[in-house]
Amino acid sequence: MVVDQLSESEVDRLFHALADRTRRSIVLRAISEEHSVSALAAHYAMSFAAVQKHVSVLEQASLVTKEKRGREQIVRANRDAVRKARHLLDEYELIWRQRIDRITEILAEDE
Amino acid sequence: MVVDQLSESEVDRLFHALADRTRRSIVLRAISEEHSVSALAAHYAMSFAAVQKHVSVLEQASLVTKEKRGREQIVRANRDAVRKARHLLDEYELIWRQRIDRITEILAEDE
DNA sequence: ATAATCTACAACCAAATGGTTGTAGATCAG
DNA sequence: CTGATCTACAACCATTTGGTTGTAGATTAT
Repeated sequence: MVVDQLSESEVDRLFHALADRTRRSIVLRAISEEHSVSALAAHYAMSFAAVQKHVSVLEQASLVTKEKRGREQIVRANRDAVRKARHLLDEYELIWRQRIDRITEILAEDE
Repeated sequence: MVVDQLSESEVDRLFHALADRTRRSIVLRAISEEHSVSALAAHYAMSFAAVQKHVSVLEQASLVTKEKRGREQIVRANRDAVRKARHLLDEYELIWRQRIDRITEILAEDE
């Protein structure tokens, strides 16, 4: 599985984008359905510009895409980015299993 | 599955901790085997104090635990925290599937 | 044509982040 | 005992972050 191939900086951006509750909330909304930026902004107790910045952070992390439609900018979540983040965490689990295997092996040799 | 139950702040800390390549690297090392803080620090081109801070961030995110052994502080990765992070991302996938299902349903009604 | 809506973007600000150096307390080795 | 090692923690600094307000350009509705 030659998936991923994310640079360290991209991973930085990806997790950093997810490390804010407003942004996670935006991603969830964008997963469920399309929204314009101002439609999203309506849900939060902060300025439109602040939400705009959050969307921009998500966009640079590839978690979201924007597409102009008339005067609106439609925000869509990018399923692949979330998958990649998940896959990264899967690798951690893998390392763990390798460690367990290694230890098990050593214990077996002691028999 | 009544897993998770992480507060938003805990999720913030978790992803924020993962959003730094040095910290991710530390976690990977700690998964593979136990290290003292200074043993970890030896691998990075930054001061001991800087690494100490990174470990502290990881600790507050529950990604790592420290245990005093003599004059050393042994760092161990916490498998459960990584699992929780993964599980969070799984939920995003779930929302996506729900959306697909919803759309499929609507399309079926149109038949 | 005018007004309302949606967006972009700059300038600003306080707080957090990621690094540094320096000092001091425990613990271990010779 | 003395010196080396490991850690804790404070103080400091530059940059980034997450928010604000304000201005201006497009697009849409009346």
